[in-house]
Amino acid sequence: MELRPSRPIEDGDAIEIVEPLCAVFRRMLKDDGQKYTPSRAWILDTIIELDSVFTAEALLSEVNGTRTERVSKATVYRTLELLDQYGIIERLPFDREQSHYQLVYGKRADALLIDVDTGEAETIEAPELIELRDKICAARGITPEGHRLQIYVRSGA
Amino acid sequence: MELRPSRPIEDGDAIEIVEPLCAVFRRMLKDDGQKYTPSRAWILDTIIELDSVFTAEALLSEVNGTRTERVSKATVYRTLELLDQYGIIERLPFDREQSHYQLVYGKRADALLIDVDTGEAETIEAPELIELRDKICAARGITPEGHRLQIYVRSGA
DNA sequence: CTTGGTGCAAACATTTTGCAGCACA
DNA sequence: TGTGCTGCAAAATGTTTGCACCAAG
Repeated sequence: MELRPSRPIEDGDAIEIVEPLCAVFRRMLKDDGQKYTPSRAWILDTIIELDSVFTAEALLSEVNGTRTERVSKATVYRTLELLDQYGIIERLPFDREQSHYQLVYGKRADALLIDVDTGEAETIEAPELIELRDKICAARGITPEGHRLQIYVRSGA
Repeated sequence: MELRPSRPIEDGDAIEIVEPLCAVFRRMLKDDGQKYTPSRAWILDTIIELDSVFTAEALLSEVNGTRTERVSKATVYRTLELLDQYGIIERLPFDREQSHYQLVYGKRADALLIDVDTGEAETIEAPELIELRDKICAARGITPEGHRLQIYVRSGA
């Protein structure tokens, strides 16, 4: 079962970003007894450059297309897994065929705008959503761990 | 790319359900040049009995566990595909490992409460969500085709 | 007859994993 | 000298599909 709650910044969170993401990643790896390797750095850099919702495949070809050094598919998947664990990215399984991922560290809560014709996804801010979510949960006496809103649109493409 | 917008009943929809679901299915099949076969009827009946979010696997064993006649996995998947096309059920790919499905025909818009510890999902009504969705979309000049809200909770199990 | 349905097994596609070699502390 | 990282290829898994046979109009 692959189910991760999203954990973007929410109103009320006391987060202040003072260090670059690669430093965050390095620190998390270190705390976890792992190494900050060139492959991992390239992958995170590429994710930052992409700055959008992406697939493992797209990331792989972008990483390998930009640099002369090659990173294997296995390493990409393993690194995505780490980044997801650390809460830096988030896996978005809205598409059965392949998972999409998104950089979430330091970003506000959002909704996902998914074009059902092209499969492209875009992130939009939706702070009101948190209120609604909490209202729904409060009415039921449950504590939300995270949420995800997908809005489907049709571009006609 | 497997991306289907949800299309539950929304406020303002002029839908009135006067016929049983199996009749709806039969009619849709007929209009589509397909047949209402025993296998298909059993599958839909079982979905109605289940009355919850379910997986193809669970449906298959439920169908075959209840009756002496056996239905193959292929037929279950093919029927789920049809029901999804007809808007009777909805595929919910929130879990990478296997798709979940949900009966939506004649149901109100809802949110999905997903327990990240057990993977179980439950449906809750959330009509306010439509307003929020439409507000978000109106502010951007886009027309929503559907949406899906997942709220993650932790049961500790 | 002709069209479509079914079951079976093989095919598929993405993701995961076992393993041997490497690199760095 | 050990611990973890990497690439490769093989495995794993849910889902889809090709095909031969069956059923119904």
